[in-house]
Amino acid sequence: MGPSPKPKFRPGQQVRSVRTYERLLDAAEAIMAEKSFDQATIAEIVRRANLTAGAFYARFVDKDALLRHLEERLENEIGALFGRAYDVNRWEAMPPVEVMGVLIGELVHLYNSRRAVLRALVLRSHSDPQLKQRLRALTRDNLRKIVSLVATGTSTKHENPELALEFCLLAIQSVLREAILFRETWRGGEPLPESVLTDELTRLVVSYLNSERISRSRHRPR
Amino acid sequence: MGPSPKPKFRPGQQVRSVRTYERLLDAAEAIMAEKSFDQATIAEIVRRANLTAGAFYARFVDKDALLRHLEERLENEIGALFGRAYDVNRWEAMPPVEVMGVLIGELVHLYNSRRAVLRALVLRSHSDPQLKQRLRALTRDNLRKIVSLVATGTSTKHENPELALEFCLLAIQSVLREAILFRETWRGGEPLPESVLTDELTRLVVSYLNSERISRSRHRPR
DNA sequence: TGTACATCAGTGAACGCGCGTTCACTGATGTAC
DNA sequence: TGTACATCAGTGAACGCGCGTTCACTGATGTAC
Repeated sequence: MGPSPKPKFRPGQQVRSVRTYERLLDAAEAIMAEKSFDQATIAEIVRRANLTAGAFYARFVDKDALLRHLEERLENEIGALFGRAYDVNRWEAMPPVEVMGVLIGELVHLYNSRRAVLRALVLRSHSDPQLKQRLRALTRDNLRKIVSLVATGTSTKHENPELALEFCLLAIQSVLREAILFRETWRGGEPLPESVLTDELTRLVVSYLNSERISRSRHRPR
Repeated sequence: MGPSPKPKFRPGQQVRSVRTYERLLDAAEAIMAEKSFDQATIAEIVRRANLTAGAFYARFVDKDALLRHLEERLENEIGALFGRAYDVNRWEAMPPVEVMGVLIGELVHLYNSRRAVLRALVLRSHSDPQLKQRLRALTRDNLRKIVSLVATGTSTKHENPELALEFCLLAIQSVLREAILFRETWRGGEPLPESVLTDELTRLVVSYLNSERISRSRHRPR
């Protein structure tokens, strides 16, 4: 490679294009608060962003790229959240059960605030193993380290701690997805408040980890 | 109305058409074991059933009708299942915790055996409130009566039994959906066996119902 | 039992709608001198 | 500061693919006598 033809930095032009890039992401996310990713058409997205189809394809190679970029944007935020969670200083002198409560509370908040993108990613992940893997890394593996930290602190009574831990993560993720992402609620009524969800979910997990083995009796159903 | 022009019953012809009707349902369900309802095209369905597009539309007004008929077929089976569950004789002399275990086991089995249709219905329900309502009636409301029966038997320690009960149903449904319908599994590995899922889910619910209130300490996170 | 007729069941090519994607073009923003 | 030029950003009509749906037609199954 010879001397490259001076890749000058031209801030003015860059700024404009970056703005439209973000406008497109925002428009898509806004629409996806009420529709699925598939239902959010390019036409509607660009209309909402006051742009045209061509502008979209100047920023994204195709529609799928849009979702990937939304994913990327989300990853950064979540990274920051868990970064804070890892800070050991934050937890010293706090009972493990309480740590769990705070962490779950933060998760509940995260799911609520980024509901649209998370839901789209979860749905897409059902037919995209790679994404499924990335989603796992994003939430469960991070959560894992923390919950395990808490679990050891409370001296779990479950006879198979490794299994119990995994099942906890499954339960937490499942309830968060159903209750928040897919608005599965109280007997068809109002969505349940963040605080209630946080408290009950914490209680669910903590009581499970500390539970004795269920005594299998000799009874059999007829 | 005069004497109606004798609506004769012609069994031969009926039989043929009913068979193709069922072949279409079966073909669709088989394909939906691996693809979503949307991804299962009419072309693929009729090909699998050794039929043609026209035959499909002789049986169903449109593609949506197919899903409704699959739903109906499923409803009948589930009705039978819960019918058995309501039989009080089946449970006498069995400890409530055990009853819960057996019931959850049956649910796990149901979800596994009718995975394709259930998943399609759940996904569709996210954009169809009516269906969401019907799904609730199908699983949760039925389950509710049973769990509440069990719950009263074990004298729940939760200070708000009504809330606890609802949250249990949410948790059960959430884990079943994620673990079975959407194959959310162990650290990216194999799907977890029915027996493990049944046992841990039972334990999760029972320990939660019997848990003491979590003591909120004075600690606050920094 | 055989023939004429009516109705039901199924065929498959063709249609058309929605939506993602392209591309020739216009306008905007910067650089060179 | 002004003019010529190059590149970047955005326009919007047109294209085309996939897939649900239709329809004129053929074949199958039953009824009438």
